[in-house]
Amino acid sequence: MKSERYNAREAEPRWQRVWEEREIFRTANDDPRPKYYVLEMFPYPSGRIHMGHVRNYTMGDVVARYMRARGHNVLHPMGWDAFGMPAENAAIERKVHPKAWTYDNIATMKSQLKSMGLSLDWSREVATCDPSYYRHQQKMFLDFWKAGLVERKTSKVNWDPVDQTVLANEQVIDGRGWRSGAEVEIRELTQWFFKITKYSDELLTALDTLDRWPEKVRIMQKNWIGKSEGLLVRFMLAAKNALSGFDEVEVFTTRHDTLFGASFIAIAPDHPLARAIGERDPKAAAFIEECRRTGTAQELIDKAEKKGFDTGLRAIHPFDPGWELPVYIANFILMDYGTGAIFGCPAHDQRDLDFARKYGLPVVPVVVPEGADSKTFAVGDEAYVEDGRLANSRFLDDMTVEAAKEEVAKRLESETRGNRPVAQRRIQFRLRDWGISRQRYWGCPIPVIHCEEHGAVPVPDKDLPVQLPDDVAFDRPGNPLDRHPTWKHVPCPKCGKPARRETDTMDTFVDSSWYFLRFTNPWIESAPTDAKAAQYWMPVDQYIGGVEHAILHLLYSRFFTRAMKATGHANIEEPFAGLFTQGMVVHETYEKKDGTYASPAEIRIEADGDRRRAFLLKGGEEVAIGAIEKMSKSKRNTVDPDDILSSYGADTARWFMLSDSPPERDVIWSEEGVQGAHRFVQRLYRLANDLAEMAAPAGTPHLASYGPAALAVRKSAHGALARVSEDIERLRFNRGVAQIYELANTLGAAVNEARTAGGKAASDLAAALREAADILIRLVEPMMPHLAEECWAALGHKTLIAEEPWPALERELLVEDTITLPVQINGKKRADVTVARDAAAPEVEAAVLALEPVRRALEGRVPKRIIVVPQRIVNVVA
RNA sequence: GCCCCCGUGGCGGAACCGGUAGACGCGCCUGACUCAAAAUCAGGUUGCCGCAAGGCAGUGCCCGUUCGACUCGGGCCGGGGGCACCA
Repeated sequence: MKSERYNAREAEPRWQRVWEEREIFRTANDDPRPKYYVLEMFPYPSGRIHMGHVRNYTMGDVVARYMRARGHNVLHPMGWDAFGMPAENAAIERKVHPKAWTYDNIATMKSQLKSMGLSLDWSREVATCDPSYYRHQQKMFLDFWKAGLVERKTSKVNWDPVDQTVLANEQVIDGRGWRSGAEVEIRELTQWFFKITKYSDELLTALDTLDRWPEKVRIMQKNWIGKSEGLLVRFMLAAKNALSGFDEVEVFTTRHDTLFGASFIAIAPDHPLARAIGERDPKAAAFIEECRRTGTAQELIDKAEKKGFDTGLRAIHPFDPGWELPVYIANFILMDYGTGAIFGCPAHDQRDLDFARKYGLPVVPVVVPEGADSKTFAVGDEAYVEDGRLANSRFLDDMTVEAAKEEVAKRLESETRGNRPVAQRRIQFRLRDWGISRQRYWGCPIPVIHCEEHGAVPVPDKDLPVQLPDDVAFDRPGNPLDRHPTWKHVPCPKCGKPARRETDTMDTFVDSSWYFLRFTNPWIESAPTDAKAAQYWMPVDQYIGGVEHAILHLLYSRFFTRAMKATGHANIEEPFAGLFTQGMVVHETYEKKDGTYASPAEIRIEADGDRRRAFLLKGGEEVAIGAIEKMSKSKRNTVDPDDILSSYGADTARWFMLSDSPPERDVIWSEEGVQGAHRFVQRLYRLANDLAEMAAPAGTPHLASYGPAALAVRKSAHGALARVSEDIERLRFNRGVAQIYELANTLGAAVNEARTAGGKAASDLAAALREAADILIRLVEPMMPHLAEECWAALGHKTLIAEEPWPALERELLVEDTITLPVQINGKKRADVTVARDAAAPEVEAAVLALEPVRRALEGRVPKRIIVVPQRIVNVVA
C-alpha cells in the first residue's frame, strides 16, 4: 500500500507542462473527425479571475475533454473582452494607461486560467482591444452601413454633466450618475445605431428553432422583442380650436375592439402636436417641462401618478362624426412606442382607468365576461382586461373580442379620409435599434470622418484600422479622443478638405457579438472571418455563461450573425445551437458587531452542537453568520481562486464546482465543501495505487468468463460509465460526480475485501478490477485532469489519459437476469420480490401472494386487484 | 402590476416517462487503529413509537385525478429572478 499523499502543487504544473509540450489541445481546422465547438463566455480582464470564472470554465472544460474522448475535433478557445470602462476608470484613479492596465490584467488572468488545467487552444487567443481584432469590426461596421443596417439619428441619452459622458440606464442610480453623483440630464444626441429592428420578426420566430436553449432565456428574449399586432387609427381633429398643420392624430392600438368604449385621446409630451401646443400655450409648455423632469429617475416614473393636460382640442370618433373626444397630453404616453398617441378606453385598461377617474371621464364597459349581464356589469377600481363578449358597441354587440377586432379593422381599412384609409393593420415591436455610440476612449473607434460638405464619410478600406492614439490624458472629464490635439483632424476622403474624425467609440457589446466567429480562424488578416473555417465550426455546439447575458449579449450576437450573413461575412443563421446558463457562486457572510463584514479568510468556524459559530482569527470576537449571497467586494464574502488553487490545487476546486449543486443553480462555496472535495482527491489517489497493486497489469485482455464477485465489479464499472456519459452530455455534472463516488466506493470495498481475504485477488477479479480502475480514472479525467494523469500513470499506463478514447460500453452488463421488484400493498412499499427478468405476470403474482407481509395484510381474503408493471413494481390492492 | 423558476432530512441535493422518497456528498454519532491527536477505515444517521421484529407519519399547505403522486390538474402560502406606464 502506498501511503504518501497526492501533491497537487507539484503534480499539476508538471502535467500542464506535458500537455503544453505535446500541444495536445491545439486544434486543426482540417481534421476529418466530426467537429464540436464548446465555448464559455470570454472574460473581461478586470484583474484577477473570480470563482464564477472557475465554475464557468470548469464546466466547459469537462464538455471539451469529454467530446474529445468521444472522437470529436473539439474547438475550445479563449480570449478577452478587453475594451470597456473599468480600464478608463483605472486610468483616472491610478494614472495607468488603459492599454497597459488591460494587458497586465490579461497576463495575470491568463496564467491563472492556465493553472486551472483547462484544455484550451491558446493559439487562437484574441483580445478585442487589439487593432488586429477591431480593424475587422470597423470593416464590418462600414459593410453594415452600406447594406443599410447602420443609421445615424438623434436619440435621448442619459448625460452626466460632470463626467461629460453618456451613461447607460443601469449606470443611473436615483437620477444621478453612478460615479460623479451629478444629476443626470436627458439630452438629445446624434448617435450611431445598428438597425436590429430590421430583424425583429426573424429574431423572434427563430427562437423556436433554438430547442437547446433554456426556455427561460427564450421567454426573456421574446418579451424583450415584444411583438404586438394592432391597428393604426386616424382620429380627425374637430375644426374648432384647430391648430394649423394638425388636422388629425394617429394612434396605435391592440384593442380596437374597444373603440366604442373610448373616452379620450392621449398624446406623449414630446409628440409633435404637444410641442406645437406648447409653443402657443405657456401652461401646456409648463406641463410638458414637468413631464420631462420626472423623466430621468426610473423610480419616479414607476410611482408617478397619471397626469394629463387638456389641450382643448377635440378628436372625432372614426365611427361617429358627432362623437367628440377630448385630447390630453399625458405623462404616461411614450413617444418612441407606436405613434406616441393612444385612445383611452378606461373600462379595459388600468392606466386609462386611473386617468379617467382623476379627470372625471366616462367609463363605459364594452367587453363583458361571458354570461354576464351587459346592463348591470360595471367597472369599479379595476379595469376588466379579460376576454368576453362585446356590449354597448352598436354593430359589434355580442361578438367575441377576436371577431370585433377583425370587424373594426375591416371597416376602417376600407373607409378613407383624404385619400388614405382611416386605419391600417400594423405589427409593432418593443425592440429598439441598438445605439452603439459611446463618448469614451477605450473602445473600437467608429471609422467615420465628418466633412462639412460631404457629411459622414466612411474611412476608406486602405486606411483601416482607425487606431486609438496612445498619447491621451485622463486628467479632465470627458472623452480624451475629442480633445486630443491632432487625432481627429484629418482630410475628408472625398474632397481632401479639413474634416474631423468621429470621436465616439463602439459599445463593447459589439466586440463580443462576433468573437466566436473570429475564433474559427483568428489568423486571417484579410477579412473578419474565413468562410471555410466558419462554415466548418459554426454554430457553437455548446455555449456556457451567466444568465445575466440572457438578453443583450445573446440578442446582439444573434443580430450580428444575420448582419454578417447579409454582408457576406458568414453564412449562418444562429450562432449558438446549445446554450447553458450556469448559476452563481455564493458564500455566507460574516457580520461584525460594528456592522462591517469580515472576509472568509479572516474567520474560523467552530461547531457548537448542531450549530456553527464564527470567530475572528484576530482577537477572537464572535461574528454573526449572515445570509448566503453572491460573492461581492462590498459584503467581503469573496474567495480568491488563487488561494484555493495554491492550497488545494485546481482539481479540488474543479471537483467542488461540479459536485452537489445542479449547474444551473447557485453553488454555495464553503470551506467544509472544499475539504470534502480534497478528501476525495486523496482517496482516489490511494485507491488508484491500491488497485495498481491488486489488479491485473495494464493491457490484460478480457477473460472469457468471470465469477460472481468479478462480474459485480464489471457491472458497477459499466453502469457508472453509462450514467456518467449521459450526465456529462446533459450537463448534469452533480449527478456524474455522485456516480463516480459510488464506483469509487464499490471498488474501495472490493479492494478491502480482497485484502482481508488474503491480500491477493483471484485472477478473474484482478482482471475485472483492472478494467474497472481504467474506467474509473477515464471518467474522472474531464473533471480532474491532473489527478487522472497521475493515477493513470500509477496504474501502469504509458499514455496520456487526456488522449485516450472514452471506454466502450458493454450494454449486456447493464441487464440483470433476475430482478428485484418492490411490492406495494395499497400503494405503500411493504416487501420485495425477486423474480426472473422476463417472468410473466401470473408467476409474479403467485410469488407476491406467497410473501409473508402480503399474507398478513390480506388476512386470508382475496386481493381486489394486483397490478404488475413489468420490470418496475407490483401493487396489491387489498 | 405582468411573466418565469423554485419549495424534499441538520445542510447541498438524488428520484428516468406517474411506480421502492432521501442516491451521492457535507455535517453529526458510534467503533477500530493510536500514548494521544490528525489522517484513514468500518458502521449508523427523516421523524415518532418499540429492546427488537416491526408499525405509523412524511417531499411548503389544501383539494382533486389514479391501483399508486415529489412527479399530473385546481386553489393558496413562502422564496428567488426577469420586465415594467409598450397602448
